Amino acid sequence: MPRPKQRTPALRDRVLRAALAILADEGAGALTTRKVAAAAATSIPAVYELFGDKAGLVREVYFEGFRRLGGRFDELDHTDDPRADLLAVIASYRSFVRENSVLAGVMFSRPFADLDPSAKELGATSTVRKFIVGHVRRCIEAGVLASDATDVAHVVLALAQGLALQEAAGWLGTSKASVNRRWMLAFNATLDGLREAQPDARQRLVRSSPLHPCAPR
Amino acid sequence: MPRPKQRTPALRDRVLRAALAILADEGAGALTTRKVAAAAATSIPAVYELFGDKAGLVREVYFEGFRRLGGRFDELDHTDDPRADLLAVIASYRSFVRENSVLAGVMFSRPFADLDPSAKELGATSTVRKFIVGHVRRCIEAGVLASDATDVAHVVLALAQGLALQEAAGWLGTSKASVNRRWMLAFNATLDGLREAQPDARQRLVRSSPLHPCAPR
DNA sequence: CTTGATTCCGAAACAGTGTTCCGAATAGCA
DNA sequence: TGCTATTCGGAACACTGTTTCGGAATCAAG
Repeated sequence: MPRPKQRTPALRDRVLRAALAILADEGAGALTTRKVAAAAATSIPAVYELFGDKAGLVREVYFEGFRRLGGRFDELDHTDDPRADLLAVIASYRSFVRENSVLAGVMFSRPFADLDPSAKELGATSTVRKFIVGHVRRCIEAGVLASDATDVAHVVLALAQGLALQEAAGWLGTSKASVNRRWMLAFNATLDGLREAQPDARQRLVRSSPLHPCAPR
Repeated sequence: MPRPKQRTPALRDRVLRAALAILADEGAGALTTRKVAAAAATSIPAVYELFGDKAGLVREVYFEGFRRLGGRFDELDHTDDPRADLLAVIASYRSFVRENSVLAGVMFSRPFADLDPSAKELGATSTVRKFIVGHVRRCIEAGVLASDATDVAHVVLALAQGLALQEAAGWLGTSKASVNRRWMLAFNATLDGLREAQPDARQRLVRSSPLHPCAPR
C-alpha cells in the first residue's frame, strides 16, 4: 500500500498535536508513547526518533504551551489605560489556564517528574515574563505603579499563578462569584499597594517579621 | 526466624515514614511501591493491605504534609502585632516549602496524576486555611486590614503559593537577595493595598478591565 | 525500466512499574 | 497442645518507557 503522506514533513507537528489533544482530552496520566503514536497514526519508534525521549516530547509540549500563551498575549491590543491593559493580560492568562488546565499544569506545576527544566526551558518562559514586564513598565511610566518593573512583574505573575492554581484546585470556592471576587480583590489590592514605591520595605520587614533569608526551622 | 517486631502496630507509621523519606531524598519519581516496601523492611502486599492503593499511600502522604504544616503553625506564638504575626505565618509557610520541596509539590501542585482530590482531601487543607483566616481576622479587628477575612485569607494564601512555586522553579532569580526582595515587595504591597476595604472594586473592575466571569476566548 | 542503496516505519523484545493471587508462617485463643 | 484467622512473602499478571531488528517504501543511478 502506498505511503499515505510524504516522508518526514509535518509528522513532527502531527505527533505534537496528538500529544496536546490527548493531554487535553484524557489528562496527564493518559499521555503514553503508545497512545500518542496511535493518535498520530504512526509508530512508537518514530516518536523516539523525533523527540529522543518521552521527556523530550513533554518538553516540546511545554514549549508549545508557552508559544500558545504568548500568541494569546500578542492578540491583545493596547488602549490608553496601562492599568487596564495589564489587567487584560492577567485576564487572558486566567482564561488560558482555565481552558487548557492540563497543559497549564505541565507548564507551571510540572506533573511530570521526569521533566527537569534547564536553562533552555526557563528561557521559554522569558517571553511571557518580558511581556508582563513591558506592561508593568508602561504602568510605572504612567505613574500607576512604582518600584522596579521586573520585581513588580514577578509579583504580578506569582499572584496570577497562585490564584490560577487555587482556582484549578477548587480552593477559591465553588461559586463563580466568589472566585471572581477573590481575583478582583487580589489584583486590585496588590496594584493599589504598588501605587507608591514601598518606602522602607526592607526596614519594615526586618523589623516587623521574619520574611528574610532563612527563617530558623 | 522470629518476626522482628509486633504484628501490626507501628507498621503503618513505618511505611508512611519510609515513603516520606524516599520522597524527600530521591524525589517524586522514585516513589515506587517496591522501594517503599524495601525501605520499610516489609513486603509489597503489606503496603497494599495498609493503603489499598498507591494513590491511597500518596493521599496519606498528602494528609501528613498538611499535619506537619499545621504543626509548624501551632508552634508559632502570638505577639501584640497582628500584621507581624500574619507575616510570621507566611514566613513559616515559606520555610516549610523550602525545606520540604517535594512534599510541598505533592500537597500543592499534585505531581501525581492519579491523586484525585475529593472533598475529604480538600477538608485536610481547611485547617491551614482556617488558621490563616484567624490571623487575618485579628488584623481586621486591629484595623490593619479591611474587607472580608475569608476573601483576604484566600488572596494571601494564593500569593504565598504562587511565590513559593516560582521560587521552587527558580523563576524569582538566582540570588537570595532578589528572591527575598520579591517576597517582601509582594506581601507589603498586597497588605498595604488591603489596608482599606476596596471601595468600588466591582465597579472599578467592570469598568476598567475584563477580570470578570468569562473573558471571551 | 530495473536495480540498488538508503531511509524510515512496524512488530516484537526487554526492563521496570502498579497490582493481585496464593501459599506459608505467626499470633491469639480454646 | 491444637485450631483458626490474619498477615506477610514470593511469584505472577498487565501496562508502561525504551530499544532492536527486519522489512518496506523512496529516490538515484545505470
